[in-house]
Amino acid sequence: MQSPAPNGQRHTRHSGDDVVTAALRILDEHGLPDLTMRRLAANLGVQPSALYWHFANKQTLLASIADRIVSRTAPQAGSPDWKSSARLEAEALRDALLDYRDGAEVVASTIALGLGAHDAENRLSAAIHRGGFDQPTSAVAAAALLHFILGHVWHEQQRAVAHSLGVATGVSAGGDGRTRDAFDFGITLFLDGLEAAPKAGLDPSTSAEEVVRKTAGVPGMVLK
Amino acid sequence: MQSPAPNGQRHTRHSGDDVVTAALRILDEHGLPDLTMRRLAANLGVQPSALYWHFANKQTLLASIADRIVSRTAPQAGSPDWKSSARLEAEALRDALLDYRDGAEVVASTIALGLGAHDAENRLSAAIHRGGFDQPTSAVAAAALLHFILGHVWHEQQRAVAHSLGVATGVSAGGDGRTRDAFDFGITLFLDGLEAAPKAGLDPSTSAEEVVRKTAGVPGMVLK
DNA sequence: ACCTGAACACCGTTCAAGT
DNA sequence: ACCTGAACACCGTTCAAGT
Repeated sequence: MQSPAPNGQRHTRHSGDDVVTAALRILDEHGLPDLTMRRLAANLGVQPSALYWHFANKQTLLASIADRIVSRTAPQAGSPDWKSSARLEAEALRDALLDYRDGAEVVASTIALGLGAHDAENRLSAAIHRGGFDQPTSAVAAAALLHFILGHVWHEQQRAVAHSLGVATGVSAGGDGRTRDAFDFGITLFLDGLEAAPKAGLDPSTSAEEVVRKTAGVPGMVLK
Repeated sequence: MQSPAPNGQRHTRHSGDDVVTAALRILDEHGLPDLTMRRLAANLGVQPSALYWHFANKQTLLASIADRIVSRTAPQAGSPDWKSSARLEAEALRDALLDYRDGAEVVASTIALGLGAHDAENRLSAAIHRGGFDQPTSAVAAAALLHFILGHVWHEQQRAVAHSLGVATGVSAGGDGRTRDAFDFGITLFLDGLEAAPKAGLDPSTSAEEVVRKTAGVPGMVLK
């Protein structure tokens, strides 16, 4: 017996995509801490346990959310040089992250866990690769760039909520419109550094074993 | 009446530092998901509510934990050039993060929320400043560098737990000793880019309002 | 200064069973 | 194929009261 949906939501049966869409709405309107399985289920007019038919667990659902956030990146037309092309890619990613509340945190977590949002890294890597860098170099540089982007936007979005709560942040008055300058400056640092790097720093034919041998015995990998 | 501590723990009264020490132990032995207020209290032989005398909430406690992780950085002696000095600082920070399980995630979250672990950013900034860059440039570059470091090590540590769980990561066999190469490469990209940058890219005398005016009307700051 | 006891308002997840 | 009902084993936090 289908009870008359308690939350104004249509009460047909749902697909996994429906669940992600509803989750993105909660995320954007109320933020990540309010995105609970129980609340999401209520919004869909369904029992919490029903969500586990669509997703194995919350982490998997978050990965799908991250995929959707990242996939909404604008594919701008071909650019003059690879550097401005890579910069545009980075800015498009930033915009996509800023499009949803707590977007950067969701994507950063997902990427750290290696569960999704690989599109972002792939697009950055491809843009760099078009600059003539070999594939491993492009991949490593893209990962580094991505880490910076995620950290920067996460910080940026968190400052936004702190500000909306009237919390004193110790930042000088003026609203800090400086964040975009800082973003572009960080991107520039990376790309200029990449340009200066030897184009064949890492060889794609290098086997994993060789790399391990070359790196053996270095300090730091403690994890005690 | 002091009941005989149920967990083999001494049952004197505790300081805030004691709480942080106990928390760091749980973090390192069982990971961030197992670091709950209730479990921490039990380890200290105390009721959960007792923790709220020492810390306003869990977030504040995590900030103190992050401070301790980051403060444990080795202050190496003066280095030849600023670049290798900054690199050493970055590597010391990486080592500090790797020293505790989930260390990077704890510090990354704390920094994103702007709640602590400022030592890390300050040390990086100082190292860069010693290279002759003005203060705002050094600060922005340090923030960018820090984001990369946190993202990289977070990823690195997460891969470690995935591996320990026998999860297939899609990464080619060989254990991926490549991570340290990737780390150093990312640092190099940044520092080379910085070296190539105009040393007075941002002027300390620029008022916040000027920066806002210069940046007004740019797309991206949506936060709809 | 530091902690107890008890409660409040939640969580994610599992699983047999229903349609 | 998609969902219910009911339960399990937890959470963070508050607050009056104790010593």
